[in-house]
This record gives sequence, structure tokens and C-alpha cells, in this order.
Amino acid sequence: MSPKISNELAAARRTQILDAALRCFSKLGLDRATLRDISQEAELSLGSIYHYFRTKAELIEAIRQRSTEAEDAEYLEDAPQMEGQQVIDFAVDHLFDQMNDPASYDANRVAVMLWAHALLDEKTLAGQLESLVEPRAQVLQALQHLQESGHINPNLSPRHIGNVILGMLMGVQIQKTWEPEIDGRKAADVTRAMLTGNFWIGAGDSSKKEQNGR
Amino acid sequence: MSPKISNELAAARRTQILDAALRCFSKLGLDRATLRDISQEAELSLGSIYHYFRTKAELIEAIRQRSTEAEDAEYLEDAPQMEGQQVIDFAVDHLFDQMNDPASYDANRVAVMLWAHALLDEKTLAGQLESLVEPRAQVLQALQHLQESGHINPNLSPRHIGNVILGMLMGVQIQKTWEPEIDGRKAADVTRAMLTGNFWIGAGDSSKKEQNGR
Amino acid sequence: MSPKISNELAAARRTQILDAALRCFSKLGLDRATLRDISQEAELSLGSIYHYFRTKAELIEAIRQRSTEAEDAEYLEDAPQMEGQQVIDFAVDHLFDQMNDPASYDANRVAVMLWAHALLDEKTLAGQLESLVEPRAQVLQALQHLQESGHINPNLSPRHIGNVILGMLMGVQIQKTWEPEIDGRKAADVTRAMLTGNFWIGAGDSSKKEQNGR
Amino acid sequence: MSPKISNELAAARRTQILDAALRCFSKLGLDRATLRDISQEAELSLGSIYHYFRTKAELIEAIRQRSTEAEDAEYLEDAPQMEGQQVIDFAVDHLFDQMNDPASYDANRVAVMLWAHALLDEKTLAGQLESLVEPRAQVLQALQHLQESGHINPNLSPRHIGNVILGMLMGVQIQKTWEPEIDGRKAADVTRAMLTGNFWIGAGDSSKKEQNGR
DNA sequence: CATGAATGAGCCTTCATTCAT
DNA sequence: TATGAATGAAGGCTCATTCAT
Repeated sequence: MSPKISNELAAARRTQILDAALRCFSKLGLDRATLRDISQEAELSLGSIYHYFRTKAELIEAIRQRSTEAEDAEYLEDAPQMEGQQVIDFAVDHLFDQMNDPASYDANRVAVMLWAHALLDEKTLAGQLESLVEPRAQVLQALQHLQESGHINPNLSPRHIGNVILGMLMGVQIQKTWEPEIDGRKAADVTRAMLTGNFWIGAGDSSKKEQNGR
Repeated sequence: MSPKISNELAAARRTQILDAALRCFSKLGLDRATLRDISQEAELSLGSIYHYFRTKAELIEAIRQRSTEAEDAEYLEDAPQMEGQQVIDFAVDHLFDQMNDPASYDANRVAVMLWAHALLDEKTLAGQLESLVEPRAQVLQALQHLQESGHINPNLSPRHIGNVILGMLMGVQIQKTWEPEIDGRKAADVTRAMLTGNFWIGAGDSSKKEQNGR
Repeated sequence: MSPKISNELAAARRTQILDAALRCFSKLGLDRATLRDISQEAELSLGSIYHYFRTKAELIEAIRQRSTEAEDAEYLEDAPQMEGQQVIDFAVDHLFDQMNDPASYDANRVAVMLWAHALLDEKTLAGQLESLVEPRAQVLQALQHLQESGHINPNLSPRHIGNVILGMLMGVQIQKTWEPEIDGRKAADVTRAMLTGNFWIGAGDSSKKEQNGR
Repeated sequence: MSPKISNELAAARRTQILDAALRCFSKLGLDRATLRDISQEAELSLGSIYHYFRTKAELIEAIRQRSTEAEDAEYLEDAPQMEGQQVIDFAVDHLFDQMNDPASYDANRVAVMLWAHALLDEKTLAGQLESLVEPRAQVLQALQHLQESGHINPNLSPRHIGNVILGMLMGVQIQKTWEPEIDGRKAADVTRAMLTGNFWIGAGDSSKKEQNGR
């Protein structure tokens, strides 16, 4: 009989290794976690890792891919049927929710590490940027509609609006890895308020105050 | 022989080493840049590094300190005498300007690396957070005033407003290290607009205005 | 089911593996060719190699045996009925022909590798020497006759004549693995000339003749 | 003071390492001798080796260079002022002497290993061939003279004569690494006899007998 | 018999740190 | 104080061999 492991079993092993790697990377960092650490965390031999990942870099890349795929999968499930401001609200809520989820603790930390890692590894950077292409296009389209319809200040560069929105999410995520007590929902409230005119309610301008004030 | 001269010399050597380290860390990463790399970049002997920094960790810490001190020095020069919205505008402009300055290329990259490094090194994290205490207090005070005076939505958590504002800056900085062509000034425009009610102008469509003005 | 069939099958598998091993060893070297390389070259599974050869050393030994057996088989077919100078001529021609045969490319390279390998592995050395016993005895007998009949200088040690003759063949074979454009037949001409007095013809200059003929 | 080691000391360390490497390679083989083995044989730390040789391949190459340089140095000391047959006699004697010298035991074994190694490593092969260029040219010139003056059979290819002569030396050296009791001087006698018409003295042919016979 | 996943000792190489000069 | 040679622990990776299926 073939001892060739079934595809499901092989996938399970990959998952087992990736899970262990995520924990090790989260705890020790991408550079300092060794493959021996990971093999022990996965309760496998060192050599086994190499059946599933040819190099450490490939393992890191697999971690990166899995995390963006996971996000995309959840995200794309609901996003398509929305439009305009909803798209942005949804993205913001979704990402802040994930940031708040204790189960994402390691994933969030490793995500931050990968952002720094992308500065040194072209492949990681390419993967990182590529995973942003589609969400970015969606957001840009939504922003364009909102600018055309006069809701968003048309003098602002859509691309840079996108950078700032994504930046808010990334920047808050970093801070939350530093100070886990930060409440993602409250940060989401702030973000949403900023994006929909409910942050600055302009007391000194009575017309604006009435428009935007609750 | 004069201690003053040797102190100056020593300070110059430290600077020389820190400059070299910044370049090496920027290029190779905190973990992968070796002390030999740094000594060569500084045109010093390997051993001499150890006269000025006892360990590599101490050198990294010194890099971190110097970068926050530099920012603080510039920043605190002008900021104190301002108040209210000015404080925030000033901070935003200041940080985006620095982000845009080609001379800050290495410093910006290393800053991002240090954010990730803080996840693994308690001392780095403590330093990072400590350097935020004062600016954060200033911003919080300004926000409080602006909420009390009715300019900013009082239902939002000041602390989390601070997190989001800082997050925008950090998040855009990361993206700029990935895609240097991002224009920091345009991102600053967006940020300022968001913080002062000029992003979402919700005008021209009364039905929508009512929806969002709730 | 028939044991005969399985024996044939087993022999075929062995041959298949040995052929693959010869190619891998030729290309990568005895130490650097891995059993996985060989299994892939043989289009077999890694595990199946171990059904036919218990260790890598045993596989190498089998390669060595097969190559000397092949030579002996061809060689002994015709050689016995010869005598005197013919024996030597025949051996020289035979070995140079094989050296020249493109089909022997890998075998010749691996033979050279095995000569070096014999320095480290007693079993290989023993096999190597043992395979020389019979041809050496034949050659020695022929040499003895030729010395007794006055054809070959009787002051020379037969054993060392044998060493030099075999050495010529081995040494030219090494050079041909380095520089494949060497023409084995021309080297055979030289060798045969040396062995039969047609190399140094010392003619035409009586003064020199006397010098060298002493 | 500069701890920079003097050039002589550095050269001594290199020699120390090369000597140790030669012993280890001789005993264990080029592939199987580890750098740790060598460092221990040299009574140095493992890391130290890497101050003097960047890689194992470079160490092997240094071994190869040193051995050919040593030969050349001795050889060229006396060879130039000779001509004709003397050149060949001298080369033969010189190489057989070295082969016979117990102090060359390891060097001779490693030389054989390098011949096989050259099949796998282009740089080794290039070095090997390059070291033959000059002696080969000398020998070819001597052969040409001897053919023109009618001493050597003009129908033989000079290049292949050279291959056979060098081959005799190499082939006997291999056999001597296998069977150290082989007497290099006696093999030298045989070789010299073959090269000067004193091997085949042609009893059955009276004309030849007179020409070549003693 | 066949298969290839699993094992883990061991290899080459790197690098922070020490220390004799 | 300055230098860089020396140290050796540790890391990524390989590979002969075993064994469950």
C-alpha cells in the first residue's frame, strides 16, 4: 500500500507546522525563532519541517500567504454586495474586529513583524503589496463615487485617502500589539467617525454643528 | 588629555557608530546586520564598537533613543506655545514632513523595524512607550479642550482618538517605506482634513446629509 | 510467483539501480550523489533502493564489482589462448579501446573516483586489488617469458614492470576524464611502441647510440 | 598596539591549518573530513579556520595550490639548464623520488583524491590543468628535439607521448597509495628504460638487438 | 514487495563577544 | 584606548536510514 500520505493529511501537517510557526514567530520573532523551535512546538522532528517547506523563507512566505488568504476569504464573503460608504465601514469594522479577537493575538503580532520584514525581503514586499491590490481597488472605487457625489472632499487624492485609511488600521494594530488593552471597537468608532464627518463637529460653526452633530 | 576633549571625541565616535549602525540596520535589518558590518561602515575596528556599546542590544537601544530624542527636540521647540487644533495640525505636519524628507530614509525604515522589535524586547517596548508619554499627554489635553468646546465629538474616547491619530502617522509611514513614491504632503492633507471636518463634507445631497447627520 | 521470474525481475531492478547510480556518481561524485538522486534517476522510490542494497556503501561496492566483472568477462574471452607479447598488446588495446568508447564515459569517471575511494575504504581497496590478481599473474607470466627469451631487459623487476604498464593505462584514463579530447588510440600507439622497442629508436646518430645503448 | 598579527605569524597559522587539513584529508577524504576535524587536528577553534579560509572549497584549493607550488619550486630549481633526454630523465626521477618519500605520504594520497575531485569541481580541474601547462611545454619541446634528431619514433603524437609519460607517473602513484611497498626507484628504472629503449631489447631480431641491446 | 514520510545526527557557516597585545 | 584574532554556541539545511502503511 502506498504510504503516500493523503492530501488531507499532508494539508493537516502543513497546518500543524504553520500553527506552530505562528506561535514561535509571535513569541521569538521571525529571525530568532529557529526551525528547531518550530519543530518542537509542532511536535515533529526537525527534518519533517523540510518535507513541507523547503526553506525557512518559504515557511515565512506561507505564513504570510495564509494570513492574507484567511482575511480575504472572510472579507470577500460579504463585501461585494455593498457600495459607497458601506464598503469602507465594513472594511473598518472587519479589520478592527479581527484586531480585537484574542484568537488573532499571534497572527496580529506576526503581521506587524511581516510589515517590517517586507522592508528587507523583496518577495515578502511583493506579496504584501499584491494582497492589497484588490481591496485597494474596491476602496478607491467607493471613494471615487463618494467624491463624485459630493460626500467626500474632492480636493483630496483618492490614493492618499486610501493610504491614510489603511494606515489607521495598521497603526492601531501596532499599538494594540504593544498595549493589548486598547479597545479595537472604540478605535473603530473613532475611525468611522473620522471617515463620515462625525469626528470634527465644528462647534464654532453653527451650520456645521447642526449638520454633523448628533 | 583634557577630559573635555576626550568626551567630545567619545561623543563623536558614538555618533559615527550610530550613523553607521543606522545605515546597516536600514539595509540589512536589526538582526541581520552584524557588528562587523557596522564597524566596517563606520570605518572602525570591530573591537572599538565595544568601547562605546557593551552589547548589540545596547546599540539598538541607543539608536532608538537617539531617534526619539531627535524628534522630540525639534518638536518641542515650537509646539508648547500652541493650543487646540493647532497642536494637532502641527504634530501632523511635522511628522509627515519628516516622513517625506529623503534624509530620513534610513531613520524611517529603522523606526518601522523598531516597532516590530518592540514586540520582542521589553526594554525597547518600554522605551517606545515612554517616548510617547509626553506627546500623548499634550494631544490628550488638546483633544479634551476641543471636546469640551464642542469641536470634537464628545462621545469618542480621547485615548482612542490618540491611538487613531498616531496610528495614521505610523501606518502611512510604513506604507511609505514600502512605496517611497507616496507623497507625505498629500497624506498630510488627507489626515488634516479628517481631523478638522474637511474630509466628509456630505453636501449637495440632502437625503444623504440627513442620513449621515443623524 | 515463480521464483525464476522474480529472480529475473530482481536482477533487472538491480541493473536499473546500478545504471542510475553510475550516472549519478559520475555526475555528482560518490559522496555527493544521494540515494534520493539515484532513486529518482532510476524512476524508483527511495525505499525500494533498500530492497536491493542494504547501504550506500554496498551499492558502491556493487558498482565496483560490476565494472571489474564486465571488464574481466570481455577480457578473458580471448586472452587465454595468447602468449608473449600478444598478451600485453591485447591488454593495452583492450583497455584503451574501452577508454575511448563514449558509452564508457560514466564508467570511466566512476572508475577514477573508485581509485580515490579505495584509499579510504578497505573493502573497496581489497576488491580493487583482488580484481587485479589474475590479470597481473597473466602479465607477469608473459613478462617472465619475454625476459627469459631475451626480449625484455632482464634487469627490470617484473612486478614493477607490471605496475608501470597498469599505471600507464590508469594515468591516461585519468587524463582522458579531464580532457576528453585525448585520443585513446594514439595513446595506445605510444604505449605499444614503448613496450615493444618502437618508441626510442635511437638511430642515425652513432655517437648518441653509444651513449644510450650503454 | 596592534593585535594585528604579523604576516609571518599569519602565514604560520595558514601553514598550521593546511598541514592539519592535509592529514585529515589523507585520512578521511576530502568530503568526509570536516572542518571540525581539521580545527582539532590543528589545535585551533573551529571559527579560527574561517579567518584564514573562507570556505571548505577554498581550503581544498589552497591545499592543491600549495602542493603544485612545492613541486614546481623544487623542480624548476634544476631543470632549466638541461635539454633533450635529460629533461625527461630528470622529471621521472624527481617525481618518483617524491613518490617514494615517506614524508610525502599524505600529500601523495591527497593528490590522488584531488585527481578524482577535479572531475566534479571545475575550479580544481582548471587549477590542475593549469599547473601542467609549463612542465608539459618543456617536455613537448624536448620530445620534439628527440623526434627531429631521430631518437624517438616520429610517427608518435608528441601530445600523446606526454600523456603516456605523465600517465605512468600518475598511475604508479595511485598504485603506491594502494600498496605502499611498491618501490618507486624500481618503477623509475622501468620507466626510464621504456623511455630510452632499454626495456624491449628484442632478442629475436638481431638488428634491433644490436641497436638497443646493452 | 513498495512507498515515501519521518527521524535526527551531523555538516558548513556565521557572529556576538572576549582578550592578548 | 585600539585592534582584530580567537572562540564556540547555534542556525539552516542535508541525507542515510527506518518503518508504518
